Amino acid sequence: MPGEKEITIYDIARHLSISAATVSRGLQNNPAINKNTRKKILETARVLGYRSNNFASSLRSKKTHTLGVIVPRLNSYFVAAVLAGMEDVANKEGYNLIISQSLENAGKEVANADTMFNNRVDGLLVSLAYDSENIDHLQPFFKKHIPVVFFDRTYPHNESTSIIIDNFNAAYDITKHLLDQGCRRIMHLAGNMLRNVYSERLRGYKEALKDHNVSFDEKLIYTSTLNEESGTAAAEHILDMLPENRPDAVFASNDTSAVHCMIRLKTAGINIPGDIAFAGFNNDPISKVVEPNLTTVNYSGYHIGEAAVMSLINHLNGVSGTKTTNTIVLRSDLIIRGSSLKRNLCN
Amino acid sequence: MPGEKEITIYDIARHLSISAATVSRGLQNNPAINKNTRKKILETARVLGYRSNNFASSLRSKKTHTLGVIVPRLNSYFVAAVLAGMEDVANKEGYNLIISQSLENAGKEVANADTMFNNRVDGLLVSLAYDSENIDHLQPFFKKHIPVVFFDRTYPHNESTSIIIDNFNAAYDITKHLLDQGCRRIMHLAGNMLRNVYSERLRGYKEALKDHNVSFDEKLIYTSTLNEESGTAAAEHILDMLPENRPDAVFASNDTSAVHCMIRLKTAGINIPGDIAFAGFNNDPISKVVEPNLTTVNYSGYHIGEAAVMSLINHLNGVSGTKTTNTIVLRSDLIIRGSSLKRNLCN
DNA sequence: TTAAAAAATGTAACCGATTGCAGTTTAATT
DNA sequence: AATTAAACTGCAATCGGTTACATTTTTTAA
Repeated sequence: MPGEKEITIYDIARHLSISAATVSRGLQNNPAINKNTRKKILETARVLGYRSNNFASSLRSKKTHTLGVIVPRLNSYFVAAVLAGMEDVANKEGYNLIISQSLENAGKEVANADTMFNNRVDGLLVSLAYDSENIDHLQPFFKKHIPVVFFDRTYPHNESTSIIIDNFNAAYDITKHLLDQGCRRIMHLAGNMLRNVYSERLRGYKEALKDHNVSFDEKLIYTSTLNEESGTAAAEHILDMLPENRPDAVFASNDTSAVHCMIRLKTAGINIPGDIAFAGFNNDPISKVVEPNLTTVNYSGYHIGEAAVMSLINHLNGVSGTKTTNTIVLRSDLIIRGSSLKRNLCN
Repeated sequence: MPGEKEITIYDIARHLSISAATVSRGLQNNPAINKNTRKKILETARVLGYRSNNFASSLRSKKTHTLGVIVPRLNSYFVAAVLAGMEDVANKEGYNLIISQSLENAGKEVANADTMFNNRVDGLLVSLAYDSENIDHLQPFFKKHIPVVFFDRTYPHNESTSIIIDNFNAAYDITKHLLDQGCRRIMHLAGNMLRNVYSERLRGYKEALKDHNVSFDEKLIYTSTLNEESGTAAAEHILDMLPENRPDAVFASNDTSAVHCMIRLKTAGINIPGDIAFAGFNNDPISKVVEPNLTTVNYSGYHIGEAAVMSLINHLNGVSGTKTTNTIVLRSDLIIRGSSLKRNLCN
């Protein structure tokens, strides 16, 4: 009934008439072991079907070779790409990933962090929930010097590395693009200012306006959670405005809200980009489905994931320099599509 | 420099002048322990900040309280919902999840299964990759009697439970709906017949045709991987047909291919649903973005995830009846939207 | 009051790998 | 050939819970 017994290093040791200590060292590529002995150990391990017992190993070495990942949600192309990048690097380096989603909820994020802590992950990778006010829930990690890497949605912290894109410049560029199209009343669909990604995008937007001598109008900022409903609500808000007060462009902090705002406005007979030009952020698949296609900012989740895990593992291995690296900024590109082209409609 | 020392059951034992065995039993709610003693143990554990060491526990008890999950990909609303459901139940029952994506690649799925096996998960939850030909890679689990639950993309196996929806009937209904709209040449965008979900959908499609005396035409089956490119390619295929041979409806096995097929056809000036009606499967967010909105089949990933983990844990706990339960079928609904309404365009 | 049964707690051997330190071989040096 | 250094290998304690079995305490029954 029970499967065959598990093979341990003791079995290998017995087979070769050597000590378990030597087997253990041989398996970890310890340089103290004779090349020939190691070869025999590996061969015997293979033949016997040995597989290492992580628990025994973790118990003794106090290293779990497991990294925790907390993401706002999984159902996003960006996040899935990040995780793919993380998994590739982690696998290559012999680490495992425990993934959990906060569902954009600060409370759940706290619970997730607890779980990760109790599972004694060697390091933590976090992209903060929409409304997390602080990182008190990460204190246990900091106290025990368990490294934490933030990606995309970061939080200022001296001892942690952040992997981000230049949200300020990306927003600046996309706003500039709208200005170049002749737009002067650009509404911005903003997110929670607690999140760097949203505050930076707002900052880039403002700066671009300033540099083009367009005065900033508080009334053109619409703050929300940036989900489908918020996008629709933003559209209703626009429709409630007097026609002469309406924006001639909308720059949304993500594609979801942009797309659903567009859809509602189109239903109301508003022409896009004729009446109102649109731009989003993220290059989600829906941006290529909505009509007209949405101008947006593209950036590689895969590379962010790779960079995050690489940085974390380097830190764990004590690679010099990683303790001082505080921020890694990756590239992003403006993708111009029909939703923002007022000038060259032929494009 | 190092964080405070970890509290162990021995510390608790010392504090209360009792044995570690009693503490261990008290923490696991062992009925042999006096209620009062247990209360003291729990209180002391709380005060001292004790956290159980999973490794010591797993090493000795040979249970990891970890479930492995292999999904085709994470960037799907359906999968994310499944995982949310799984996480909720797992957390509630004191289990952890290790999640990995096969990226629809059989080879990666094998590697993922290996990792799960080496991590000694207590049970495995699998939704097969697009092109996995068999489940040889799960043999190690079967041999060791580690329970495996398939969800959505299943594989016939005596000792495993499957959580699915009734793909046959859902496809039957959606095809019937198209027939009711007056369509007679319904093209089907099919997936790999190795996957139950796709073969069942094809079967439902065929059965509906038969019941309505519409002869089946092999030429109206277009098999692909059902991704964006495949959808576009399917559209090209249709455009290459003589106008009189073209279908008057398309039923795609997923929304992604349906949407991108629609988009390409629209570009070519084909009217939807006027010239060609459309239906998809999954109720992905894009189905509500494309114009006209896509008729599709909705089903709850969350409930599938819940049911899958519940079934697995019941099995692990040896709850009677679970060993004989082989299949759990959950509800799905047809969602009718503009893409298929030839008759009542006013709706 | 005492024997027997039930309840509660303790003892100690595990689980399987890791590692500081000591011991043994082998190679290099004089 | 003797001495010393370098290269290997082994011993045994350790990580922190778990659990079969033994022992003690309490309760119940006679």
